[in-house]
Formats: sequence, C-alpha cells, structure tokens
Amino acid sequence: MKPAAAETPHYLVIKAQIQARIQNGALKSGDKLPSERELCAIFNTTRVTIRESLAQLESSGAIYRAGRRGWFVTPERLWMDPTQNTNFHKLCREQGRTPETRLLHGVVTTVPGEVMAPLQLQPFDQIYLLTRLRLADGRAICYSENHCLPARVPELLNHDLNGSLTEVYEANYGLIYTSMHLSFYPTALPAQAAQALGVMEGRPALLLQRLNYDQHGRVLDFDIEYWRHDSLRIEVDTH
Amino acid sequence: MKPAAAETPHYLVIKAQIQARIQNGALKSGDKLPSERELCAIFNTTRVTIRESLAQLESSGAIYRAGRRGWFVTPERLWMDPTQNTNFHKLCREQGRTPETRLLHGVVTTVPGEVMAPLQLQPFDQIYLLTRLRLADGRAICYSENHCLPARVPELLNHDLNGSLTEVYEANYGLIYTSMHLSFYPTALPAQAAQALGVMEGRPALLLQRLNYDQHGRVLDFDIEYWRHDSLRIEVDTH
DNA sequence: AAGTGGTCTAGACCACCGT
DNA sequence: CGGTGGTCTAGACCACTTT
Repeated sequence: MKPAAAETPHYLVIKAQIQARIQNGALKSGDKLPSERELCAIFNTTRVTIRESLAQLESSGAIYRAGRRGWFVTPERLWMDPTQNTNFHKLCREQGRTPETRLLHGVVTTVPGEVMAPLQLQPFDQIYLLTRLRLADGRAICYSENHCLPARVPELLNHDLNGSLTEVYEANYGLIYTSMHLSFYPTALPAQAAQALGVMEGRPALLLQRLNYDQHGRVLDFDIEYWRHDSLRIEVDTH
Repeated sequence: MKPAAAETPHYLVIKAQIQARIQNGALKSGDKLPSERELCAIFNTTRVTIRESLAQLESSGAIYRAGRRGWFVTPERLWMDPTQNTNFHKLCREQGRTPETRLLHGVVTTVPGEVMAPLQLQPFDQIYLLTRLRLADGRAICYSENHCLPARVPELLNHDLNGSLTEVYEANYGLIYTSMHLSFYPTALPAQAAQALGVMEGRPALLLQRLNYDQHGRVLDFDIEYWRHDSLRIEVDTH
C-alpha cells in the first residue's frame, strides 16, 4: 500500500499529471481545479501529499490560490521592459489585458529607514507615501509603495492617483522619468503586501525597487513593488 | 492543547523567532540550524508545522537546505548588472567571493525547439551545447546551458571551458559580447538543473535567458541560466 | 549504526466563503 | 450551512549522510 522506495515520489507523479492537463488544454487559464479532497479521492492519497504537488505547481507559476476559494490555472505572465516602460496601463493594454490601479493610501509621513539613503534625505524628513494595488483583468498582481519628494511634487495628494503616476508628474509638474536604478530579486511577501494581494503572508514574490531620476538628473522618487511571482516576466534589450 | 483560533498561526510565530535569531546574529551566514526533530522539541510541535516555518524561510531566501545534511543560513546574495557584466569570475571577485565554473557536458547536438527561433536556425541544425555549473565559495548557485553557433565559434570544444566564455570568445575568435536581449522570471527548477545544483526538483529559482550579439550585430549564442532564488540580486542602471 | 531530511498516513478542528 | 482551504497532531518508513 505504501508507495515507498526508490521510485519517483508520489507527489511528483501527481504534479506531472496535473501539469499535463494544463499543457494539453484540458485545464485552461483561469479554470478552477477540483478541490483538494476531490484530488485526494482521484489520486487515492491524503491532503498532505496533494498539497505538496499543488505547492510545487504554485512555485512554478502554473497554478495559484484565490483566497479560500480554491486553486486556479494561472493566466499568462505580463511582460515588461522596466528600462523602457513604466506605464502599467499602457503595458496591459498592449498585451490585451484590462488594467486597473487602486490607491490604497496616500499620506505624508516621515521617511522610512531603507528609503532615506536612496532619496538622499535626513532622518525625520517628510515624504509622500502612496500605497497602490495593480490589477490585470481583475486579478491583483502588484502591490507598490511610491515614496515621493514633496520638494518635487508639492500638493501631490490633491491629484487623482488611481492612474499613471508618470502622467500626473508630466501634466502637473513638467517632470519626466528619464533614467533609473533598478534592483530586484525573489523574496517572500511581507504581511502588508500579502494582505493587499489577497495572498498568504510568506508566499514567494518578486521584489522590484526603482530609484527614478527626472530630466534634470535629480532624484524624483523611490518605488518598492511586490509582484506576484507568477505574473511577471522581465525583458531587457541593451541596444 | 490545540493552538487553534484566530491567533497568528503557530508556524508564523516559529518562523519569526528563527528569523530574529538570524537578524540579531545568533545564527550567522553558513551556520547550521538545529535538526527538524530538535526544533520540534524546542517549539513543542510536530515536523509538519516546523517544516512549514522552514519552507517559508527558504522562500524568502533566509535559509536553504543542503542535500539531506540539514538547514543552513543563506550567504548574502551576489548582485549583477546583466547588461554590463557577463563575467561571473570577475563579478565574484569584486564582491569578495571565490568563483568556480565546472563544465558538466560539452557536446554537439541538434538545436532544441525553444532555442531554434532565437538563434534563427532550422530544425536539425547543429549547435554546441555547454552545460555548466557556477559556484561561489564552494556553493552551487547557477546552472547554465550555453547554446553556441558552430558557424561563429568552430572547434569550440577544443578550448578550456571551465572559465569565462567571454574570454574564450575574444581570445580565440575575436568576438565580443556587444548587446543582448534578456528575459527572466521566477519559476521552478526542472529535474536536470535541480540535480546539478543539489537541490530538490521543483524548488523555486530564477530563470534568466540571454540572447547575445557580437560587435557586428550578429547572433552569437543563447544562454539559459537557472539561478538559486536566494543567491542573486539584479541591478540595472539606465544612463 | 545513528541521525538527517524526504515522504506519507489518517485523521482532526478552524475560519472563511458562497449559497 | 456545507464546502473550501489553512493549520495541526502523532505517528511511520525510507534513502542518504555522517560518525
């Protein structure tokens, strides 16, 4: 009865079978998988084992969980050249997706420690902090914190911040994103980002930090973005 | 007895405590954690729970497992600007690490499907395929497959391929990496890469693909690199 | 031989979700 | 309220590594 022994672990067999059903189109983007208990019955095993298979498929980006509603097949990744395009809405539309940005909070606050050095500020200096959520086709895929300099963009909070910051900057302050320093690596979601994305704390994500400069070479703002690990592909061309 | 209820899950409490011991320096880079069964005793719980805590710490990159030898604190990430520096050995040394490259296989083979289009080849065309492993301070952190064009680099396999390909190209063929198209995203390790890295199949990784051009604007080669998700930070400057 | 992590069983109760 | 995933218990046997 026990599978035991030097064979392929049971959970890898199950994983491969589910994966095959996704690749051959039996399960399509956005489809819901059978419940964990149904999968237990189908594969004649326990939830611990099924969940190991599902966890690996989740790691690879093939499936994801939506709250406690079940497991779903992941839509195709958005792709982005962060050195070329910082406009999320434009990006989505070019790829046939419906974009949405939600401003979660917009406040004046003292600059957080990690942000102080890149923005060349002193302790207790004030900044604008915008917390925003990015969705594609109704699915939350990016949680971002924009740290903006009041010296560059006074009264920022009086504008509509549910769209492109790029456009607000240009239309109201004549400031244009001109160059940037990017840093990113895979990590786990902190509590706040996880909650906003409707994902469990500690799940893997792609952390992208961006220090932006304007057309005069001055520091403009500093963004911290947490992307779902399964939702983004980065493309860069060096020409 | 059951922790139950609307509190923070037990495994997050344990995770936080281990994390704290890493941050306050009680556990240092490279240190081994107590065994899972010891942790069970310390936190008075079962292995399933302990392993959930460890899995999350692994996701965040704080700890990693080395074969069946236990759990260890992850060394600091290497950082790289892939648009500037393609020389792994130089990179490592600049950051005070000891680099090593191991050629696993070097063969002539028919071009794989995914590689055909980027390299502008036809079915059944031949390429050189180099499979290599990159280590920093003795720890395997990158598994790479180089797909090279015999038309550009004839007799490639007769050279020493345990160092920098950049240097082999320049010294023997007068070819210089000039521009490239990069693509990368988080995914799971396929079996072959996992085995080479000494990691379990299906663990998260960063997939980096690179199409290189020479100084004449001709396609040079195509690299597929799987980096440990906890070992690399990418930095790009657009100036 | 002893210890480690890898895999698995067969249950349980909980909070949250949609109906 | 019934079903879902989230968390957890208390064990077990295995293969591999280290002593």
